[in-house]
Amino acid sequence: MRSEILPTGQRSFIEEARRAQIIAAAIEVIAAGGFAKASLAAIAKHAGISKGVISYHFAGKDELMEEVVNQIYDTIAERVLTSMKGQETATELLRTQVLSVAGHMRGHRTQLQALGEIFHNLRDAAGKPRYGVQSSEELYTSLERLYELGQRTGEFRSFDIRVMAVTHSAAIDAMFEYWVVHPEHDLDAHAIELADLLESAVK
Amino acid sequence: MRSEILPTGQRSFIEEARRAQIIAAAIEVIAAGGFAKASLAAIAKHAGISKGVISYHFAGKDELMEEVVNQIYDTIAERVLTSMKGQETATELLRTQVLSVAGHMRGHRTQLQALGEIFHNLRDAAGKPRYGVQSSEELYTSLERLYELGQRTGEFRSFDIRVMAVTHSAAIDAMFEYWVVHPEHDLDAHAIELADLLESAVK
DNA sequence: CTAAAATTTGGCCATGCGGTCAGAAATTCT
DNA sequence: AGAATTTCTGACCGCATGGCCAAATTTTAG
Repeated sequence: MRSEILPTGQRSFIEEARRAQIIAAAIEVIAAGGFAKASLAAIAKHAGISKGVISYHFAGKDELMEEVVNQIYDTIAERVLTSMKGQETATELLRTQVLSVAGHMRGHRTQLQALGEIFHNLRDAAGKPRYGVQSSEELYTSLERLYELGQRTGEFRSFDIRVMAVTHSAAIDAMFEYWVVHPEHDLDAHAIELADLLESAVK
Repeated sequence: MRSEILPTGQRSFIEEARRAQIIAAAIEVIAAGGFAKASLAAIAKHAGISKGVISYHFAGKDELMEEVVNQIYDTIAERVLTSMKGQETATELLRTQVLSVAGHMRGHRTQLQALGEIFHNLRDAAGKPRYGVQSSEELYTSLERLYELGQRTGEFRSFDIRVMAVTHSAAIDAMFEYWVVHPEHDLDAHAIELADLLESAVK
């Protein structure tokens, strides 16, 4: 038994490596068979370890799932925000956001599939979604700032920025899900088309 | 034991009523607690009957779920298609589709919540989604016809109708999910705003 | 080298699941 | 009425799940 709970920063390298290995296995199992089939036994088997190891390194299945979400979410947020740093106008920001997310998708299909599965399926003890629309609030306000900037500078017409943010976010998710089901679909072309579409919608 | 399997049209009124009662109970249980908590036991308890009755009237849980989907889907399709009958131009059709779906949502929140749960969660024996993006093909082609009409008449600009259809569909779904999580949100206003947004996107 | 601590194993547990069934109850038929 | 059929009940089955733990093993510390 680990003698005490340590803050994240004080975990040993070995422990951190094991946790990362388990998280990676969880992502692959979830993406391959869906959330419902991603049992601790299945994840452990895929990682080549005993089931108890997961219980040893994570407080429970819920903590494991939240760590999976955190890791994936941090990765994409960092990439997209970085790529948007250089842009000035709201139009540039809008197009860059869409294209940069799409660019991330191609290299992280499995991770984003797992993320979607957990978002749609993970529930708290009361049966309410752990993630879901309400946990997208941060993303919505971020997109709202983008559209509000465009309205302030006169680039964009007048419209409801909340509806626009919700729609924008849904359009991105749909692009990904469509591409997952139809791998031959041209993701880049879809992204460019979507950027055109959103730009046209607000001008 | 029922002596034989009869075609749908030859089921007795009593049996049809029981099936409808069970389907209604299933919808309420799924909407209230999510797909994962909607066990046969929970559905039976909510309907005030024994669990075995469900097995007696349905071949299994999967058949029950498909009947739930069929009933809900038929209801909404009929309403929306009917409301679009009177319209002529692609712009009118577009706006009517969005507003009529939103109108349906307010009176059928529970049913559509259950529909979404089943769509996102029901899997076949191999673990692949029973419904999902690929089962939206019919809806996509229907929306594509609408947009293609607008392009042919010159109402709409040139764009990829498949990307537009996928985005349109996702925007509708997102509007519903956002409203479910934020019941105080003005659904009608959102629908009008979305219709403006889509119209602006294609003109 | 030895003792202590950390890590892993493999089996066990209670719980809940979908599905089944014999017999009871209700309904329909003659 | 009584017999035949349909419907319902409540208990039961095999199975999978997440979590747990004593003992075995490996790593670290003195």
